[in-house]
Amino acid sequence: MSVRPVRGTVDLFPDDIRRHRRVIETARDLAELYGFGEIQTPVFEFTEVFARTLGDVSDVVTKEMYTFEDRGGEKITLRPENTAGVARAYISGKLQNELPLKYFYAGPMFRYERPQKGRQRQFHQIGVELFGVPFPSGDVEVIALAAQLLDKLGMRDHCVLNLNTLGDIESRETYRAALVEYFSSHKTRLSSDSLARLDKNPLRILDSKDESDKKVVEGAPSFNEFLTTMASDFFAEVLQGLDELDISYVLNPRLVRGLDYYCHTAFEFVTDALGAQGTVIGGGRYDGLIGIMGGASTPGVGWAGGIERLAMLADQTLPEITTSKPISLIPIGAAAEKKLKQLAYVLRGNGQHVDISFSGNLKRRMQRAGKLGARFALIVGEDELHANKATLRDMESGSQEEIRLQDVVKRLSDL
RNA sequence: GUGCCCAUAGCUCAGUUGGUUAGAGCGCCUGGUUGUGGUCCAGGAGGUCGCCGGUUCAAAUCCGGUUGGGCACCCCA
Repeated sequence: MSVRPVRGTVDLFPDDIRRHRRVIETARDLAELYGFGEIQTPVFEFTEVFARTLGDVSDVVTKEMYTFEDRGGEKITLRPENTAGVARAYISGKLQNELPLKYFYAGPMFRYERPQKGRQRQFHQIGVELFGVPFPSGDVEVIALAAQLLDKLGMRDHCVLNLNTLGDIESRETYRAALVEYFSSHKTRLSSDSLARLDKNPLRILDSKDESDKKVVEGAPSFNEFLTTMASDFFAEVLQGLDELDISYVLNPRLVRGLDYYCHTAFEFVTDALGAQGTVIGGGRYDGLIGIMGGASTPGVGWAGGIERLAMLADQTLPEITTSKPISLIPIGAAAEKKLKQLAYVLRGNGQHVDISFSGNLKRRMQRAGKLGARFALIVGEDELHANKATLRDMESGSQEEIRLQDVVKRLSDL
């Protein structure tokens, strides 16, 4: 058998899990304060849940989905993101009379891509979705939550909030048409990547890194000219709401979304500390999504954050993760071992971190205690047992004292 | 899917213009201590140099291929 993990997947050992956990728990706790309750949706859905909502031309659908047929012949896809799944759950649950609804989630996502720094085929995201609030204050609340989370993770100063508006449907359709017309007249100067984007997602050309493209982009029409007053008013209110909370941002007209159902606010918190994958949290408003999926038209706004990326940043911004140090119980002989196993059970029941090794002589067990960073070792051999005593060793100072066995639980609970 | 870089001990890495037995630090094991860890001292185990083929009297070293990994493009978290 092959003993290596599938390309783009990794095993998360306890140290990795601790790194993830502090990101997830910080986010979950803060989300709870904002009234976002946690939701878990399945890691796979019917393929159409993603295919329909993400659009037929998006990269996610055309080349990144893990799709297979199950034994019943159903087309199944491992979720590449969770907004569609949460929206599906909202529709399935017939929750349209419970609005507004606020959800937080954390879990694995799957995209078939070439792995690189901050990018894997199975990765993990946290995210929030707010359904049923068509007002700019919904966008502001969701962005504020993200900003405050980055603050709690000590990385707000390392991230820049990029903001843009995609306008409403009409604004975007007319702008899109204008862009296609403009770029079509400059086809010869466009890169092959951008020629492909001309059909799929012309807005993307605006963000091209190709030098020749950049020159063409300079002459391209600006979105501002195509925004309806309703759309520009909406965006202005979002900006004002952020100003009122002293949440700083930069306007980035090149920030776009590939997916059709996005509208109005698009935002990304970006850092330069993680190489090319700088987006640490990204999101926006998606008023069209739930309607596309067949639910009663319901506005939505939310974001997702990459746990691996956030954890990497947290390594730089938060203090080193510390773990609790155990008390090591060290028996010598079968009778003492039996006694200490019972004692370990009691101490653990009292909430103490207790280690008792499964085998080894005194020296071996002391080595283990040292390696685990035990603060104290409690040694019980034949001598101690007969005298109804235990030897308590302070592992740091090396000093030892004898205490009575019946005092052990009380004594250790004071440590 | 495309491009660039990399692959030597469990880990991090050295290895000279191709030359005899491939090294270091850390880690691991044993002893110095019949019931005392971490420090210290002495000793030890561990490598078909990713894999396949080629050049050569001779390959870890040069060439081709292949697999795996990393980074970047595309796109995104």
